[in-house]
Amino acid sequence: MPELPEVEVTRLGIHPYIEGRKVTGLILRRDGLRWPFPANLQQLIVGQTVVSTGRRGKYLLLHFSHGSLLIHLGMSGNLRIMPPHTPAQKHDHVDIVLGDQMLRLTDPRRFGAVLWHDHADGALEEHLLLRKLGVEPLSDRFTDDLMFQQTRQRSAPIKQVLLAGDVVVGVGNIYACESLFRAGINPKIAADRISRKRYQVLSVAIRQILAEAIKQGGSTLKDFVGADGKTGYFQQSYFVYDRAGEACRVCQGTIRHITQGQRSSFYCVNCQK
DNA sequence: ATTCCCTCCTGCGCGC
DNA sequence: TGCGCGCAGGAGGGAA
Repeated sequence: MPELPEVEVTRLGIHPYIEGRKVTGLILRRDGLRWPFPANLQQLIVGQTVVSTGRRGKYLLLHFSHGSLLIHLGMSGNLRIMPPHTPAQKHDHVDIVLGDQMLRLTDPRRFGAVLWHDHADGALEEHLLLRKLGVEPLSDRFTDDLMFQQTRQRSAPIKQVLLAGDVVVGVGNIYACESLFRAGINPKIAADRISRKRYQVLSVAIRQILAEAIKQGGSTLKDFVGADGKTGYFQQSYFVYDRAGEACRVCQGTIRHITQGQRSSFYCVNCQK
């Protein structure tokens, strides 16, 4: 599932139910997901108050006074608010109870993660998994100038540079394809052969696509739902993703599918040069 | 340094 | 209707 829009939709959905509330219980139904859960998670968060929520790239953050819980939804995860004691289904792995509300992590493929960063270990942004991340695409630091500077002597295809996440975070396969389409850029073009002017167009496209996707509740292909259990509907707005062989919604040409770095790319040969 | 390739895991859609 | 296969939103890590 989740790229930046889905994570942000999740954060916006859970935020009103958990901010300022005390964790009263924690249920772990397995030892971990991608990595083992923090060994002493009970002691770390039960009895503590969620000061605020945040997001860094595709990591969702629950800030406490003494540290932060990092939650990654992997490919198939979701977080929902529901009444405590709601019977657990097959892939419900973690429940964080906050009084009369409960935050439940569901993740069929178990590529997700729950990690702890203690304030005693230094700044959160220096966490091993966060420190190499690029800029936030919806922040003021994300500019055409930054994209241009960060792609000098970078001969990899622009699509793969977007996915790598070290220039800009949160743009996964779907939104990389859609952004490149909107910018009129062929995904195979080497990043260091794209002009500053085209990076201007691309940076605007990325911002617009992500913002629109958030507004529409994200994309639901199979399993993504927001905190309220509702599906997103940005997938109805796709111009190229998963539309191989179909007609381009702009020029009526045929959408092409290629593989780049073991990932599917979709683009229009006419519209994207 | 990059870049490729593999890996974690379940579920679904497709072709036979 | 059933079964096997390939593929899927992410991304760390090891090898080359």
